[in-house]
Amino acid sequence: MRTYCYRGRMPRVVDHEERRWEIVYALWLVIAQHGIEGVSLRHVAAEAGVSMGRIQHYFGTKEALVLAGCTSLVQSAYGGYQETADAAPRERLLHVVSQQIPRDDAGRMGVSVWYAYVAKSINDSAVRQVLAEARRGAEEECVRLIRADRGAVGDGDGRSALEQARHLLALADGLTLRVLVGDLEPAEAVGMLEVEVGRL
Amino acid sequence: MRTYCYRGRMPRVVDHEERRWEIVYALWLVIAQHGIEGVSLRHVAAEAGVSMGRIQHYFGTKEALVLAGCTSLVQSAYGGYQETADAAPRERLLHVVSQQIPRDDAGRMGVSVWYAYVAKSINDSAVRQVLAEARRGAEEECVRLIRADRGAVGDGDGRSALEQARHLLALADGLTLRVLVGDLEPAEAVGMLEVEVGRL
DNA sequence: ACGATAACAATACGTTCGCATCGCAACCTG
DNA sequence: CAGGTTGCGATGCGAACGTATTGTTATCGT
Repeated sequence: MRTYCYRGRMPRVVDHEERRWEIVYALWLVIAQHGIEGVSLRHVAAEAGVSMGRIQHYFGTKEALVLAGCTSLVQSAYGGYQETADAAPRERLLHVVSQQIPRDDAGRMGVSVWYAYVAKSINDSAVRQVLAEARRGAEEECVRLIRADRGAVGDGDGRSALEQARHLLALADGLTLRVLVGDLEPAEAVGMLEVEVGRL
Repeated sequence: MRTYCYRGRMPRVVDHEERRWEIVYALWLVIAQHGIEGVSLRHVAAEAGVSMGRIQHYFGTKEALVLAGCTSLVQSAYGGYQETADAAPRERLLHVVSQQIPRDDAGRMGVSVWYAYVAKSINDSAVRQVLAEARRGAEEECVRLIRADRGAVGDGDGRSALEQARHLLALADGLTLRVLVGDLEPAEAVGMLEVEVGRL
């Protein structure tokens, strides 16, 4: 049984989280299909099958909506990583660096949206902060996983764990781009990452 | 002395190429400062210090202007590469992969615009074609340079020249992104690329 | 039953957009 | 100088935009 802070009067109750998520998902679809320049409250509302008023009610302004879409994207990626908690370090590492390679349409959409935000981050400091924090987190996690793997198997090839982590992540980013543009097959990209992880 | 195709009548003569380039440069500035969503004929016209009518006269439509900005960007990069024609293969290779790392404000602008187009290429097939062709050209050139370098020094480390080229280019893309977002120093990125090129 | 309030939907408003059009000035040829 | 042509600035239009505001409905303590 939930308790409400305001005593006495209780208004209509809905699942706010669910509502927000529906809107954010529609936002992602619009970004993936028409790019960030194609985002408008009307478009998103139509895609979600809701009214503009609802979006305004939950996010206030368009800028806030777009930013919320960014943080949601980061968190959903992090959620996917946490599901690998009971795997070996090397497996988890491979997941971190190859998770973003688009394998199906859903993954394709995710990466499209991701790169839309990357481009936006150049001129939008709020988005930039979110992405920078996510990247820092991924790098630190990679360093941890590489160290854990070294402890289990042996030491590295002379480079520091940080250098190796940066190398892997940068390579993954570049390969993702290639797959996204369409002149590299997902399997090839994943294969190259497997080789690189295997070399540790 | 120039000759004109239409005989008899000669209209007012201006340097079309120069005019087009002024407008394209202003377009780049707008993209770098406000992103591609911030591009409008009025904005670009104001940045270039010309009228909207002029832009329409030279490019017709906004979409054509944006696409022209993309091809110009590719060609300017290619022009920069051609200036290294009389350098050693290894030097040229390093130039190809590290040229895009932003070192100063001008480079920063170039890369910002580049990534804006990359994001746009996801939903714009015309831009995608231009970028895909550029990337294919870069890859082929890298393969050539790697083979030339092998011929001069010895053979590779077991991977094919194509694999090595892809690895280098993907790594460069990823590192560029990191520098652009701001959590990696240009010198560090270039250093990593030098190490990687040196390993060939 | 009632009144207060959250959760919206609907609408209205002012701005900005891309683009079409018009008109004039610059320019060359005859 | 007359006539024709290009270059392009100025203006206007309809559509689409983000946001503020207003109106309606559902819900629950009293």
